[in-house]
Amino acid sequence: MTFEDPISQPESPQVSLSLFGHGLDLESTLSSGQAFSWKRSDDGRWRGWIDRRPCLVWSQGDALRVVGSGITREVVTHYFGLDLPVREIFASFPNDPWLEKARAFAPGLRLLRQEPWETLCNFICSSLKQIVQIEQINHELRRAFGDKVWPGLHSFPDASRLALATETKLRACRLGFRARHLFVAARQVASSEVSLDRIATLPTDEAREQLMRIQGVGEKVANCILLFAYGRNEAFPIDVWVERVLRRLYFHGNQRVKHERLVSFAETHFGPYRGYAQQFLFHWIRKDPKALPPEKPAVPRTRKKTTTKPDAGTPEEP
DNA sequence: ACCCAGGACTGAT
DNA sequence: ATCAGTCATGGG
Repeated sequence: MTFEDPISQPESPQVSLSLFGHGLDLESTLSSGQAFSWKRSDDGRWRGWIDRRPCLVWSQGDALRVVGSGITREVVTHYFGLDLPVREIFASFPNDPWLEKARAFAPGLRLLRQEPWETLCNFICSSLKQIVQIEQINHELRRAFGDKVWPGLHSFPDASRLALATETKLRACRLGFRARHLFVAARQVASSEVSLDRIATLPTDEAREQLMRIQGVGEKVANCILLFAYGRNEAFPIDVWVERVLRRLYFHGNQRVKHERLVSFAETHFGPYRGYAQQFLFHWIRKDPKALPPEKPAVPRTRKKTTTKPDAGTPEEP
């Protein structure tokens, strides 16, 4: 960071919030696949954006410190969910040894409430991409279409800006087949065919319906947006990793268990804050190489008339 | 070379 | 209603 950096200007507001009783950990929170534009600098501080404001974030003792133009306590509190009753949330979790292991792996992992439009774009771009590639795409979109706030610091382009782009220029940002989706989505949002502001006022099921009218947004992506932008902790996105961990740990690896069964299992098993549980499981299964126990050897199919009774969803013992 | 990645969409049964 | 094929691109 140099002295010219707008983030470190003396007049940039600084806020310091107590994390007592909350326990937020920036490392696991910002690298858990919900946000894609945070970068950690050498001194352990994080550069990124909160509600379209560039800022610098770090933790110091029991305090969370943020510096950036236009930053207020309210904005930071909302973004990091410091107003949420985390103790109550965790108390609502089921007595589940796997979820306990996942929580123990990253106790300070917290859900963010990010800006809906950028979150929508990030997850339209997420399909069949690895997290590092989504970060790369986010960076390319900023550099190609955003406003230059400072050299090397570009805002994320709003919907009307992307709606004026061309699909070819979007493809240059390594978007592949997602370029068309993002282009159509930008026009749908810019024209208010779908209102991201109105979605915030709707019940979760109706909000999900509206989101799924957007090109490139299916059930999974819609749930990610509900969970990571709109703070709907009951949204439970099931990607390939979560599908894997649910099937392996709660259905004995039974490949015949259908996706819809996993959906309804998650709804009833993990409680009203199941989206939170989902993020612990996702982060754990991806980052801990020995998270999953070895698969049992495949049992050869007997030629018995299998009255296939799928497992009732009782967790295996870890 | 091969398989996989925080899937969605289309068209055929 | 379910189901396979297809869609680009880069990491390991």
